[in-house]
Amino acid sequence: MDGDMNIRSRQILEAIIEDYICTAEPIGSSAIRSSHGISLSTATIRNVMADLEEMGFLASPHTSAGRIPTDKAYRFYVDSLLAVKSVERSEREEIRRRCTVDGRDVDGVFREISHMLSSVSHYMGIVAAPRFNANFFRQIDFIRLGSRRILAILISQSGSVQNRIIEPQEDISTDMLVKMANYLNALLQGLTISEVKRRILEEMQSEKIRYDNMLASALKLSEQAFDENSSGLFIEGQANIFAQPEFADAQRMKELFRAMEQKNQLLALLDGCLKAPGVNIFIGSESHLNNMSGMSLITSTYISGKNTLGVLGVIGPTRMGYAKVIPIVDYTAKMLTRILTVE
Amino acid sequence: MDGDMNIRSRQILEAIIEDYICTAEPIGSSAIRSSHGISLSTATIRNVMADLEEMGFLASPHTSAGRIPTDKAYRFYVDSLLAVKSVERSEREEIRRRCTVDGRDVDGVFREISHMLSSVSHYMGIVAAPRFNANFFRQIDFIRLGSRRILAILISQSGSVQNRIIEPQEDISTDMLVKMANYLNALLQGLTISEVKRRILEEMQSEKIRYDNMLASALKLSEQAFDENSSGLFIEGQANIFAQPEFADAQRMKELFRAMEQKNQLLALLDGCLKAPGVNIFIGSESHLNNMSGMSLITSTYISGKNTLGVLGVIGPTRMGYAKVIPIVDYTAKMLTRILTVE
DNA sequence: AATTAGCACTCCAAACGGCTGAGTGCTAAC
DNA sequence: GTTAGCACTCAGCCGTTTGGAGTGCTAATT
Repeated sequence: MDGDMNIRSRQILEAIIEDYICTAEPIGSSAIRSSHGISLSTATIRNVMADLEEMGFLASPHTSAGRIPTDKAYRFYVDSLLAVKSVERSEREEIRRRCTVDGRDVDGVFREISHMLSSVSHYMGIVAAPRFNANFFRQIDFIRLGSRRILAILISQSGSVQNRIIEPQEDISTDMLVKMANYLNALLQGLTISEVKRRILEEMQSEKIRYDNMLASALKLSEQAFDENSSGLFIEGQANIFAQPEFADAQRMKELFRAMEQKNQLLALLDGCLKAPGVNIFIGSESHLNNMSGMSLITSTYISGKNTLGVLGVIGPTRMGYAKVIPIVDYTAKMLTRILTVE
Repeated sequence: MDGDMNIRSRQILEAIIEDYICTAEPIGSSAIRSSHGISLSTATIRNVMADLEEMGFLASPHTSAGRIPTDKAYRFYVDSLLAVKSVERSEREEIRRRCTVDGRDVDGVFREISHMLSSVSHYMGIVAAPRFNANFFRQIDFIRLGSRRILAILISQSGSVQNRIIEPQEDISTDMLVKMANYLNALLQGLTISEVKRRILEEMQSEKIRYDNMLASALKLSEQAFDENSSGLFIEGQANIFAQPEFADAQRMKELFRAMEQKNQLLALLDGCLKAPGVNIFIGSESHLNNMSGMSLITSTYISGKNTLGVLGVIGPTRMGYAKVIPIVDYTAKMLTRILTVE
């Protein structure tokens, strides 16, 4: 807590963290001296380590094991010690190569990038697709699938496509559907999706609607169509995480998978990142997610023009190669920003 | 092999399989006598077990353990011994409740059913969405996203929506795109998607096209748009499988997850099921999938009108509650058939 | 001839105990 | 302030023991 973090303490803390990131095993006083060029006796190092433990940066699994870094240590590390590397040439090429859109479908772009993040980082990749809500309305279409079943297709300015199956109370003819779509397309042009929702509600209140059956059902249909429901969260490379020694035990693994199934919680966290542009790092409990102790999350935002569209990142153990992964996430976000910005 | 499967042998084999399905532990001769009302001495049972082992129905992990059923035993069990239960009332209600389409998107329907299959069966749920290819063409739309980026939206008769981002060589105006779409919609009406592809190629050969730039680019665009790429395979409930004792060990788990990432192989297998309507069961190595030893797959086909649209099912350990899961899969397939059949 | 009781045998799994070595904290010397 | 020295701790490994579950074989029984 106090300013007693002299240079030597820092050096030693850094050495412990970096060794631990490599080996995943508790680090002892002698390991430090041999690996990094620190010319102090093991006794002195032990003294420093005891101080660091008291300050909450280190913990020991049991008396005769070495020390392992705490979340607080990682936090200090990324804030003060970390020298971020630049992305390696080969990785940069892979990222560039796999960040393409031609011939893919919209979801496919995000899924592929999530996949790529996982294989380049060797952890899990995560991409939150743009919130449909934050987008501008472009077009709505209705297609009659059956006597009382309609497919609504919604397209946003940025090209996200959503569809909804709607089962109205009574049958609506194809002609009528076309008219409805025309009416709505005119009405909603240029609004954001959240404005669209408000507008639909306003319009439904209005007097003239009450006397026009067609308009009323059009609005009702569209109201259902704009009901948000799909998550748009792509998590890939879960099998990667098996390679990490901390998950050799099946219990931990199970917890982690349960956590990944709670997509809503994750999504809420990522939504929070939208307001903080650039790279964000959540270490261990900082994410306030259940079953995510021992895991860290590195995110960055991607942008199109002036709009922050979404968030992507990497999930791995707190013992993560921050120096390598941070620039990967950063670079990928920039690439995605670039391919989403046309003209 | 030979017909030496008298009633007693069958009874004992059945007892072993059913006990093993419950406990996941090798079954000894005494366990059989106590559990099922078989009034024979353990010695006699041991003799029968030795015969069954010789015939390839049982295996013993080591001399002083009990016996476990082989794949062949499970196969015999489902073919000859199994008394399929009916679906429990509460389960039937859950299936019914979660098989709805109103308000969902098309993928959402299949994803939800996959999820439901996993939570009702306690294994993994799997749903292959209808192959776009096997569908009838309904409509194509082009939307200009940017100077050299177009969003193509394809809709099939059954309501599947696909989209593709296409980056053509040169810019195409919005007006032009509308014309192209009109031309293609007229040209391709009433064809299946696979016929569509052939038709596009034929048309591109034709003389008149060579002199009409617009038509030529329209065809080129649509050719790209109909390039199949999305898998449409929904696997849910992977965390469920952790509860199974055979996956307590992380190594097995890892293999299984690698297998699940090979979606193409799975998809090929499911495609094969399209030709065999109704319930299909693959036990252990019968699926011929890598890393799927020890796993079984129960599938059924779902239908709309006369067309077999797709396949759904449950993946679990070979030691699976077949008597319970088979009717669940069957019932779910029928429910999905029902909700896909409108009018 | 089929069934069963009896028995010797096998082998895994859990428990036990001793040993080792890595690592620590403390104290006294430098 | 730093370091050498030392006693102490404790997880992990290894070899041994023990117990029990289960088998296969043989001889007695029905």
